[in-house]
Amino acid sequence: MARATIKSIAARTGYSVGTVSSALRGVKSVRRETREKIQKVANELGYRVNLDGLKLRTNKSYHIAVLVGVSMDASEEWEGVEFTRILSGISIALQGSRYQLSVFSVSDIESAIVTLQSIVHEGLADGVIFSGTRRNDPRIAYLQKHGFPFVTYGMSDSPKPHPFVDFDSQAAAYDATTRLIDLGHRRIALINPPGDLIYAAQREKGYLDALAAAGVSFDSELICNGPTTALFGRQAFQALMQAPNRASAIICANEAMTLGVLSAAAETGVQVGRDVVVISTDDLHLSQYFVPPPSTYYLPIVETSRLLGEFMLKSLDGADPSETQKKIRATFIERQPDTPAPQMARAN
Amino acid sequence: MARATIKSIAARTGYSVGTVSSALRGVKSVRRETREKIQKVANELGYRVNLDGLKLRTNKSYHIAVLVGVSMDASEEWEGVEFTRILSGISIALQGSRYQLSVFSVSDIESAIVTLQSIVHEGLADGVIFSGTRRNDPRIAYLQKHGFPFVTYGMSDSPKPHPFVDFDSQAAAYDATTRLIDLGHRRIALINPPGDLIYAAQREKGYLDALAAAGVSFDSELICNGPTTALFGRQAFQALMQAPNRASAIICANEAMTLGVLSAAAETGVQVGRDVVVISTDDLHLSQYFVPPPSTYYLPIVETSRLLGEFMLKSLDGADPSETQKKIRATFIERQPDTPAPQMARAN
DNA sequence: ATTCACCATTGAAACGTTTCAAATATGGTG
DNA sequence: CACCATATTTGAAACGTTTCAATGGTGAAT
Repeated sequence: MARATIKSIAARTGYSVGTVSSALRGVKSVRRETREKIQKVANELGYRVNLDGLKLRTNKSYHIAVLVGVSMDASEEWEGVEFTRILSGISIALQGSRYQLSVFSVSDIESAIVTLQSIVHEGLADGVIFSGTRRNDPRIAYLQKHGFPFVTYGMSDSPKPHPFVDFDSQAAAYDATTRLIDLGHRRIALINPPGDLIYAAQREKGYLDALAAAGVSFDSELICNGPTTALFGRQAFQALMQAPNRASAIICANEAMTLGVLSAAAETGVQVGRDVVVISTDDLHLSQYFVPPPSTYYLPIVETSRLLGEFMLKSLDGADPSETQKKIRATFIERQPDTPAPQMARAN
Repeated sequence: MARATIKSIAARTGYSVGTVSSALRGVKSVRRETREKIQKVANELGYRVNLDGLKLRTNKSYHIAVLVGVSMDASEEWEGVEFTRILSGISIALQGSRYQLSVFSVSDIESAIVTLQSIVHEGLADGVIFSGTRRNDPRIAYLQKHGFPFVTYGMSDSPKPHPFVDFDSQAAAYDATTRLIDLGHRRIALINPPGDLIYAAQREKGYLDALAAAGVSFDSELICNGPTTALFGRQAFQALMQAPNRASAIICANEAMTLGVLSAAAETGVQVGRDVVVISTDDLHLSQYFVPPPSTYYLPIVETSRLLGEFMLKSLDGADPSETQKKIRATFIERQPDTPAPQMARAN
């Protein structure tokens, strides 16, 4: 039983190929009765459109590309934990549409550009989704130059508006910092991704604003920038603890970094919750299992990334960027009772 | 500058479309000189084959489908951490080939079958990769029935051989159990995935064999089967600790479960390493950051899944299943000094 | 000089779809 | 009844590729 095609339906119904095509697509010029007859036969034959014929004709690929970064140096690290959820969020959004999800692994920003060139020139996808936006992001520049549809996870500094979904890192950082200050902490460290990432900058701004608002002086030694891995969290913690004037509280950008911090703390005998307070942003509900479980700002990543998919579809449908931008606010989850500035820090 | 096609190259070189096609594919009937001339022009024009035309003609999709399970009830859990690495391993293998990676999210085994039907009937991909093989796996049955190429992560009980990559859970479990017995442990628990998963059965077999070999009696209460999540690890630990005759050692199937166990232990004041020993299989180098870091059996998942991609390509190339099967042996990583049967257990 | 075998190239068809100008059917109007 | 406007359907072309029977050309053997 060969697969049903428009041609076989045409033969079966006696209509022409063109009519069948129009009928199946619901073009208005086809008579109602005709359309129904054709659709009935199509159903009987189990007709499914052949995407390749469609693509060839329309020059669309019906694929959405997702760029996933696999930095080789961190391939053994926790990086990318959130990725499965992002994918599943996007694919939920794509359910029911003709679009499929294609994954492209890229190792760094240069290889991302090369990949994007393939996608754009060879028509491998109709739109691109990626995350980790940077200041002056070359990927955004490239895609905008070619007028190619895309949605980013994380906003950008591009002058031209584009679809994005973003987590409000700045608000979370502001809130976390303020909360710690209110508890008496004065030396609050921030373990943050590399500074050229937009959301690292946002988080830093929230942190600085909160310090300034409370009149707490800023010490640049307290900000650590590095890869969002447990390894870096560990290294940053060690550096912070060796400094003459120790931090009494640490805000970690994500769970991987938090894990590294907790690991290093346990190893060096620093008791989290008593000697130092740790708070994490970008909680994915994994850190609830950490020892000890830190208070966090929860990020509903599956719903968030469902938006990525929805915005992509809207965008392909010609929606205005204003309809396809959203900033998500985090919710605070208290796992440690609010801990005042601990002894160790006071001893200094 | 429109994209170069075979037709445009034909026009430019004066050869016919057929010749150009043959030349570019390196068909032997084309004269060397001709081929070189054509290739030169193709390069100048930046020719890239149009996959849609190719697909339509050859009825191939040049996509490899990867099924990723997103169980809704565990969507907020750690499950799927390894997935990014599997994807990156596969995509490394696919580099340079014409094949692309398509991701299909499935929520359970029924929806996997539906998805496979689409893939097979609509020609969405030329081959499928999936993991978590089960006894009597309906996916394998379906694909074999239709003669559709696939590679599994995990072997199966299918009578007909097929390509797979597997991690030798049985050996790891045997080794771990023996090691613990040698240290004096007699009540060793096993926290394992649901029993219908092939690798859960393998692990159980290794465990049972080791017990039998050492003449240690088996207590079915010591085996816990459940989802590979931190949540279940936590629940299993609580159940084990409430039992009248406690376990003095716990073997966890993967890192997520281990995390849950460690979390529950910390919460209930059970000291891991003194009161109870925890060992994990399927280490992805994340558990090194756990508190305390457990000894583990390391699984080189990126290389492993590179094999998945390679076997897929070989298989599409008509390779015999005997060339596309591999079992990977784990290596032990000692993070806790070998801990003898602890006090708490002895006290019983 | 004719035949044969071989090599390189050509031309046209085919894959399944959409698109659109042209053809035909339908119904209303004068 | 003839005409026109509108509604519906048709037929063919086009997208880029591969495939393959047929063509033409070359040199060697008869």
